[in-house]
Amino acid sequence: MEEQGTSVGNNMQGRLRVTKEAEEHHYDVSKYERPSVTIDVVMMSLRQRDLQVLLIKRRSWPFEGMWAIPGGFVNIDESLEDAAKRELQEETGVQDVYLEQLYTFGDPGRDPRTRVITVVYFALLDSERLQVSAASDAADVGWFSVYDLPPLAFDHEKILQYTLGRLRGKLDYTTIAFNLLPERFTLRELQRVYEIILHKKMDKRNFRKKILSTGILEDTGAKKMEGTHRPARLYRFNPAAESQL
Amino acid sequence: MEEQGTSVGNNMQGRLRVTKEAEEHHYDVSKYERPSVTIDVVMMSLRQRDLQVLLIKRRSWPFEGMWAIPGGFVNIDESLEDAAKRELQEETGVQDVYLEQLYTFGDPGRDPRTRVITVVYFALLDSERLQVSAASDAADVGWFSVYDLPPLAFDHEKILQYTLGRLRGKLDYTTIAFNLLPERFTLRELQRVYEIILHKKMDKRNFRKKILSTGILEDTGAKKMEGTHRPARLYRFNPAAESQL
DNA sequence: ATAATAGTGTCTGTGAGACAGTATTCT
DNA sequence: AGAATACTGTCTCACAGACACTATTAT
Repeated sequence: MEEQGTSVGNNMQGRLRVTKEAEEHHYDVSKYERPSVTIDVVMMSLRQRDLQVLLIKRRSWPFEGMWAIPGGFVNIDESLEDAAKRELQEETGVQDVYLEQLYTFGDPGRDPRTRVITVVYFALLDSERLQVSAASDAADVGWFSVYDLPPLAFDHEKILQYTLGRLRGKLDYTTIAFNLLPERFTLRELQRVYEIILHKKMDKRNFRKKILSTGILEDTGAKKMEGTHRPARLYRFNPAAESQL
Repeated sequence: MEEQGTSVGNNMQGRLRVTKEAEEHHYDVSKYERPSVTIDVVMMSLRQRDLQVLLIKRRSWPFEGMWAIPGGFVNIDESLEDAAKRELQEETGVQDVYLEQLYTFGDPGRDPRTRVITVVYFALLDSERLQVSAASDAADVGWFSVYDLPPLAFDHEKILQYTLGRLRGKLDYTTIAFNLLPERFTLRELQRVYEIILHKKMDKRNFRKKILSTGILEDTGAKKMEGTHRPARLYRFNPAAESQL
């Protein structure tokens, strides 16, 4: 997908698409000046024990050289979610990840080029799959801590703050956190997800008690041995036991 | 605002709006076929001890004769929220009400005329102010129980279900319910709001205990006398005591 | 007196949070 | 033996939910 902000094409007026039915009914859709619609996808993952977001460095006006949330135009025949999936696929090579519509930002003036309304999605990627996939490690793509962001283009700072708020809000009444972990994980790793996102330490015993009491975890029987200490049990998320923590 | 679906204008191609800056940078925004953007506003209120939504009867193709959520195009220089406020004002004459962006629906094919992406807002109106305002009681505008809806145009049935879900979800961790009541109200009236929205009976003593313990209510000193029974205290919502129930 | 709704208190179970010591592995 | 992290149980307090009777007004 074309990066949002790349200079595009020639000066031909975009043809409006009107269905046969609409023509038959003499329905005309082209009266109004119409805003552009894009989707942006906030992709977050846990990296280096930090909550990080994927950003793209802008190569042209406006906000040249600043970092931005990846996004692009919505194709005329494509659902919003499909557009978001396409963007996700193009940037990370990953499919089938958690994807949720976040909010639609559309203030006039948020983009100096023209009126752009952007439907923002946010995606959670588990670090393991991310490593496998072709990490486009070009100089103009990078992962940044949400707690230490570079200067951002457009209203993208606001969008990221909004995303973080949503993520935190959903953390304790949904199972959203599991999307940041690989299939098998230890309880300590899960706790770390919560601690990083909520940005606070939690009590180990209370955390384990609470999670285990819900029954959403399944003991895989396997253990994770690393380092010079007692190995930890590996659990698996059990979607069948649909509990809301 | 033009009702969504009213046949509009002539066949002139909509002029794109490009800023001076964009022209200077040779930025062209007109390459893509672009979807139309509308806003829809789900307006809900308590009427006759029921949760009702304002709908508009369509007078033309498509879905002629069916009921639809009021909405219209977003003007090129107007924020999404301003467009929603304008729609609200036009339909109910009411201003300064609770208004929240809900979700953006944009599946191709949801509107048979052309690709339409609609940003849906929802508004909560208190019944008292609503009576004062010019209730456009035309035959093609009506209030319907969300629990007994007529056949709806487009994907509006889905949108209303989504709205109801959001309202219910927010009920017990926000103060959203107060927006459906006039400034002064009795505890029983507040309880009725919860009961109607959650569609279940609640225990009077527990409800009062819970609400009063939060401190978000202020006793006005006044009482509401009606009927042949003990009068009820009138309370006021105290936003200062920002509690999340 | 009757009808109608407002208003009030106790008990019990559950879950959240505070809190410290033992277990297992590797070197 | 020491280092490092995994793992476990109890107490207290607050809140949710079940539950029934008295208070006040108008007719």
